[in-house]
Amino acid sequence: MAFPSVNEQMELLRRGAEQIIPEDELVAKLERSLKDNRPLKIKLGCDPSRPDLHLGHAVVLRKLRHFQDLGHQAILVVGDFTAMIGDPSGRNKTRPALSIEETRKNGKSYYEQATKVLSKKRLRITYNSDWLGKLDFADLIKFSSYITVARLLERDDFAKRLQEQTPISFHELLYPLAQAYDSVELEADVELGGTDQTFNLLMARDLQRAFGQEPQAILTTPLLEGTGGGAKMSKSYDNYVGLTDPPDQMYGRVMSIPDDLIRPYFEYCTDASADDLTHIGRQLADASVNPRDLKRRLAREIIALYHDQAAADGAQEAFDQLFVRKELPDDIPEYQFKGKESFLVQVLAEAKVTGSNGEGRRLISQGAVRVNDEVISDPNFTVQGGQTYIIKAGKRRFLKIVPK
RNA sequence: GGGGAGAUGGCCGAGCGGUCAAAGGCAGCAGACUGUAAAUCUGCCGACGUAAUGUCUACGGAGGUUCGAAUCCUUCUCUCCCCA
Repeated sequence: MAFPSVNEQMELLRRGAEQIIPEDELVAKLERSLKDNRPLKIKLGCDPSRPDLHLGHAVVLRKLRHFQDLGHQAILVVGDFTAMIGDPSGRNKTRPALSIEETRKNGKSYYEQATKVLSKKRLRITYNSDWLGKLDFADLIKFSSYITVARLLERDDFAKRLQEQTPISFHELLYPLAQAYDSVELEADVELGGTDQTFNLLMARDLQRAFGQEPQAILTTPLLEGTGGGAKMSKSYDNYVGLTDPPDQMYGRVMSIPDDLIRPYFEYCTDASADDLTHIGRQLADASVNPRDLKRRLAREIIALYHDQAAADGAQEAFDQLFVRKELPDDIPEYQFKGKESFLVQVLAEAKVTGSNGEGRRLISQGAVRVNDEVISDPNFTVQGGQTYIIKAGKRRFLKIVPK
């Protein structure tokens, strides 16, 4: 396949990239690849201990996809070796070490999700246990002699943890080395990663040089803020939009982002062109368009990317029904009530609508609970057997109580 | 090897013998408002309980002192700092 010109390539690659280090080396690599008609090897590491991908992961995956589209070879490195050892960082909770079967299983699931973004063409999957598992202690000592401790401690988060006197265990220092060795093994031309990976990516350059290889260029992508704003998107903060989330959920999650995030989300999560982005930026700045409408468009575009256009339209309709017109959703979970009579708060807790009776009581006292469209204020409201009730608790929790 | 400091609710972080289910912040939930599940304001935010000056569970683990302990003592586990 013929590669586009280097300028065209760079234009696409710069979009949504935080940093390219060093840019001239990447250009040189692209030029050489064009001249020799040889695709570059683009490496992206992934952590199989958390197999649920979200929009945050998609930012860098999309960048990898760009390289694929330009004709380069994508290499996904599943970090199963480190996952098998288990990373006990974070003090009290020891992350369980994964078995080889689990890592393979997660790797597979990762692949399935990632190919929602990536093309299956020009995609290679590797598992780093294939080579890291074969190294022995002597090898490790040898590799580590190429890296100085001062160099390792330069890393932001190590420096910070040192400063804050939080623990750093020794093996954490080894991880960058392991990741760097992946690049040596693969002879990567370019490695992608989030900005939090910058240090590891740079480390690989050092190690490649030590092994007599041309160092990889690195391209980092920003960390996408989660739906609440502020913190990065992460499953543990529950502020993420999963790539496999159902359309309705995606729509709602995207609609809940703060206005400030509309523009970045367009930039990092959709195919909006540079012109589109400027236009959107202007609309947001001069208030000529209700930001809500931009957000609606954003949500639809994202859903269309991971599902399809029909799903996007459907999700919007369901959202409007629920939150704009405040009507009941089409499918309300049912709970079969078999007793004679019971406190509503208990039924809600049993049906897992609330986490405890106390929570239900709190909701009622806050006027958040409707029974058959009537706000109730009595925390002792009882449901009778043999009757059907439609319960609305807060804005988005519904329950239909039916007799058994 | 020696000396010192520390471990608190989902997270950060105060408390240092009773009035502590534990300040404050973040996150979460709800109501109002709205342009949406934005922003803002207000309220809630361990469980049980109609409620209570009620019961239970909880301030790293295990014991102990005390009428009473997150707070004092012993010991264990883990972490950090200084010296060697």
